[in-house]
Amino acid sequence: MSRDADRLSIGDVARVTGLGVHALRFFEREELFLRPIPRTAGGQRAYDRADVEWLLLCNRLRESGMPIATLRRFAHLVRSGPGNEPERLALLEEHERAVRDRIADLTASLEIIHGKVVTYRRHVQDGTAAGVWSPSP
Amino acid sequence: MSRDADRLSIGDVARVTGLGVHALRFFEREELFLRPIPRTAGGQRAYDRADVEWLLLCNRLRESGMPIATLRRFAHLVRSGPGNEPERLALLEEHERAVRDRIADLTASLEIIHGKVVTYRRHVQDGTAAGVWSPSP
DNA sequence: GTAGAATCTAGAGTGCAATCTAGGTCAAGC
DNA sequence: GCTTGACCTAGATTGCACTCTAGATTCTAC
Repeated sequence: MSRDADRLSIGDVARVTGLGVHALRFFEREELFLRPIPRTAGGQRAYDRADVEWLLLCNRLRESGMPIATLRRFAHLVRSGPGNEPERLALLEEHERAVRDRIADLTASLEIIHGKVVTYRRHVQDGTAAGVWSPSP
Repeated sequence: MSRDADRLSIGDVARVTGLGVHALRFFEREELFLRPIPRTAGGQRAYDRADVEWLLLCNRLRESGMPIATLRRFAHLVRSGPGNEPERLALLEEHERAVRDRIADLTASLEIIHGKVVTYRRHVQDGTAAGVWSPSP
């Protein structure tokens, strides 16, 4: 498509968001958009820049572990217009907390794993092998 | 069980690893242990401390995103005894890289999310509402 | 105007990682 | 001895998030 700079086909949107046409249709069924996506005369989806911006935010939220159900709740809040900002804020704060917790967990695991790597590295370089993996906490 | 300090029932192991008896049987089917878990006369699993230590490491690897298939490869390497330390090292180094990448991604997303939170917080406090969610990248 | 690519819908299938079910057996305390 | 709870196997089911299929329609480029 891309005849009109602000009328993007599903393929265009897939390309710029990295989401895949199947995923985009799925997102629509799941009510994750901020509006009903309008259609061309022939029935094909016509997205605009704002849809893409929203999808990019969705990508961030999804990649950082927000479940579809929560994203849908957020989309519904935004869709229903001004007045529920405290709820949106609470939802985002909750997610921010979850992401921070996840990073902390990963960092803790990373230390353990890095410790194992260091040990193996030393033993591989030494040609020493026995007991390397012995599971010491 | 816990009659013998080093002969733990599946329930005991579930309690100390947080893994659930179903998951422990599943792990065994998936060959994630370092040995065939021995059985009592009556056919019940008898774990020992080393199994638990291994499971705790498995938990760290799983929680940090290692797929079951990779964990199985690692378990197989460890099972097959000394001699393949370079392979184990490579596997762990690869995983360490993956975890660092994941942390970096999460940190990047966190910044976006935190930005949204700050914006919403300001607007909620101001009583300002319009345009808050406007998806600006 | 026509070929070939892209899109449409509804619904089925996939992959991962458990988690649960049914129909039993085993073990610990009274 | 008997009850009660823990445990056994094999296999079915779940939940999440896509991902693909089939068969029809639309759009773009020549």
